Amino acid sequence: MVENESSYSASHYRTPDGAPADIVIFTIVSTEKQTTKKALPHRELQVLLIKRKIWPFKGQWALPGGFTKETETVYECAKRELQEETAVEDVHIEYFNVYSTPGRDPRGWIISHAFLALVNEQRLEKRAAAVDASDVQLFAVKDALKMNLAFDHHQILTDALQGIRRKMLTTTIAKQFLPKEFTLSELYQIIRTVVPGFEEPNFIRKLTSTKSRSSIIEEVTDEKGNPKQSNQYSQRAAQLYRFTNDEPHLSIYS
Amino acid sequence: MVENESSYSASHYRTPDGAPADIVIFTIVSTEKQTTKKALPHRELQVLLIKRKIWPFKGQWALPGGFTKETETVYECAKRELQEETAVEDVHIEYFNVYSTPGRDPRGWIISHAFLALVNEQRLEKRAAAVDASDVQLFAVKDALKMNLAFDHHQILTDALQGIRRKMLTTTIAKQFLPKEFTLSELYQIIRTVVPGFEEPNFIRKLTSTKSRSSIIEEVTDEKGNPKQSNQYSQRAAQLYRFTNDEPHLSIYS
DNA sequence: ATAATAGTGTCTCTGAGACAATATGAG
DNA sequence: CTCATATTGTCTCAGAGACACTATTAT
Repeated sequence: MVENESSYSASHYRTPDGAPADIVIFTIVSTEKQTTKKALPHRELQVLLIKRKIWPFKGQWALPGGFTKETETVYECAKRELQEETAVEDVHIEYFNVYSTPGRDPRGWIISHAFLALVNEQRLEKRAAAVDASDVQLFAVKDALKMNLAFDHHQILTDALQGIRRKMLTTTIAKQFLPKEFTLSELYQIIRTVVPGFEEPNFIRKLTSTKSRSSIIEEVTDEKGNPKQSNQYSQRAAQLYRFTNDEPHLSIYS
Repeated sequence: MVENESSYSASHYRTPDGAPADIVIFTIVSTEKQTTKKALPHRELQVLLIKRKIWPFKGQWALPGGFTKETETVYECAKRELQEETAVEDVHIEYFNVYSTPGRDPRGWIISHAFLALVNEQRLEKRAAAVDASDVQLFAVKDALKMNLAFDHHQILTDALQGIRRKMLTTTIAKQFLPKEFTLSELYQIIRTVVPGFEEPNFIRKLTSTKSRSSIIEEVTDEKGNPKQSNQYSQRAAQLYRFTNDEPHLSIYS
């Protein structure tokens, strides 16, 4: 504690016992349909939890996280913890809320900073081998919400889910769950996986025919300028798209 | 610090020296045009700053704020500080970011939680008499951004301004700056005051003719069901509107 | 009458929405 | 040829946008 001037007295009050970062790591896992070879996979939103090995809440599942050091920002702490848990880097991670209710942590006065991370399934696969699978595990979000999680992590998860649903529809974060090039059916599936109520029967036509909206995605072409397509999921090849660098600006008044 | 179990060792590390809340208090002040009696006033977005009386940054202007106590959440702290500075209650206040860069506060390791509050000009008027005007003062935001503010408050103010501009167009926070019943010209002015680039020549028609959008505002009628109007700003009376309780849900995909 | 704001008429054109129909090509 | 997904055709109707025009009423 620096104390340059005697007039400063904040240090006479009680100070917090820690400022951890907790991270809600979402991923979408695809499971191939067994019925047919070429078909859109079933997708599920999952969240990564760890089983606590020490007091408090020993043996219960919790969000990954850890205490911030005085030499880093809470954001850097979250990135570090994310890397320790999942061994992935360059991942979308963003701050979304603070949790400071007195008594929320039996270890003392601990103000937690909650982040959410979106990790592409393929990038998360390395992790499986790296850690003990019984202590770190992916759960379907709908199952995790029924579990008795440590601390106030149920609330944090609920808030994170609400946040990701809003952002899925108002920003281009869907790109975090997709390969660089994707078909519009894939995009539609991803959105529906995160936002169950989302239904747009004319989804493909809408995104391709609307001039205003088409600024967020563009057709992929090969070197010769021919449209690039994929028949990964269907007999008939589908046009590939990529996200542009544009972020849309929405308005309720225009 | 509670230490129920010897296995717990977080307390052996350095802990933060404080978790204050800083509040960006925005208001819009109207100044009557002198030229004519009935005319829309000139409006300006202003922010409340206080002059620091002690080290550090003594004599510089800063955002109001103060340290969180261990018996309250940071949100409750912000509300308390807001009330101490402005003597207004029941005001729109929301959390928007955390600031934790090491060294941001010369008093030590201090992680600040930034809130923004939107206060209706009329409700802020009581304050003028209550406090020493030389220490607490409203500044035009564009002027405040040019000042040499204490700590990283320039950054916080910049972020708050960006946040309020986004929210002004995507939520109904405009209601915070308006009386319960207002004309559409007033609403248009408020939006333009906060978001300089906003221009919708057909603003009134748009809000009144669009079925989808009209769910956020509704016409005010008197007891007999007749339209209620105001001629405060014009010779011809204008229809009064109020916000409904609906919050719009925007989407880039629909 | 003037001034200042409020609101309407009219036209064009884009695109949303519904839904049927056709395309593709591996198995 | 069948199946599953991709894509187009066609029709209707709402509403965005432009811009000129009319309405209201204190002064």
